[in-house]
Amino acid sequence: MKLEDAAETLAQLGNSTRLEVVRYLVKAGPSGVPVGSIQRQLKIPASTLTHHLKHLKGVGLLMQKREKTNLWCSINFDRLHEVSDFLLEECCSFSLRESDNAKTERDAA
Amino acid sequence: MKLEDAAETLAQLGNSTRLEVVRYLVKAGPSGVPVGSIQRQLKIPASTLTHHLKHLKGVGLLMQKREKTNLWCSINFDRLHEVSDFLLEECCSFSLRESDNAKTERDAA
DNA sequence: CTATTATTTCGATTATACTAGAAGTATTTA
DNA sequence: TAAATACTTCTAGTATAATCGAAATAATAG
Repeated sequence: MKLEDAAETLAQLGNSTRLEVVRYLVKAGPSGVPVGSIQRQLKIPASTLTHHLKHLKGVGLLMQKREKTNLWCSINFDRLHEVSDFLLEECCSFSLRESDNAKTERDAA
Repeated sequence: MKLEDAAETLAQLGNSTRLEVVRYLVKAGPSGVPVGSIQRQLKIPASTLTHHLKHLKGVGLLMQKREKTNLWCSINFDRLHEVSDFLLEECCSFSLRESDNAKTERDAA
């Protein structure tokens, strides 16, 4: 996953309303829930919700499929994994050794 | 970790410049690097960098300690773990069963 | 065709974020 | 004390985001 994409995805997760939606969709599991259910359960105004869903879809975190009048929303678990993996990789792999930095700084000074 | 805090932390990670800084600090390891090194290596204007470091510090992702004129920055690995753990928990625990939603929707209709 | 339900678009307000130059502070070295 | 280095604050322009009511569209049911 490219840094730019990770940043964009993290930015979309970095909003309380959207993160609540994501949490709700995760709980809902792979089959998902209709937009209206999210709206009623989380008490988010319809237009606001549409706005946020568009964002989540934009970074590939949300999948949608229409069934009659309902639009079912589900989380793209793979995508969510990719992002947390990105963070974990960042976390666990430090490669510049201390001595390198210390040396660089001493040289610069 | 509370949802609000996770959202705020994710939001701070959701900026390319800051995420680059975080990646750089992770690579640097626990001993960290001075502000100036980040600035020169990533070619970020000083004032812009200060601004972003303040954000990272604000959500506890960044730790700083002064040594002479240099301000050494290091990543709070625990915090970074907390966030990715939050996402992973979201990922792997779905509890509402499909039938529940389907039923709810049918009833509502 | 009409009414109903589900969701989106429009439009406007308000707030917050990103960026970076210039000037300032603080510490150290000569 | 003067000059240099390291970093921060100030300021300000520009951009992007969050919010939501009202009106519009879409699909189905009666």
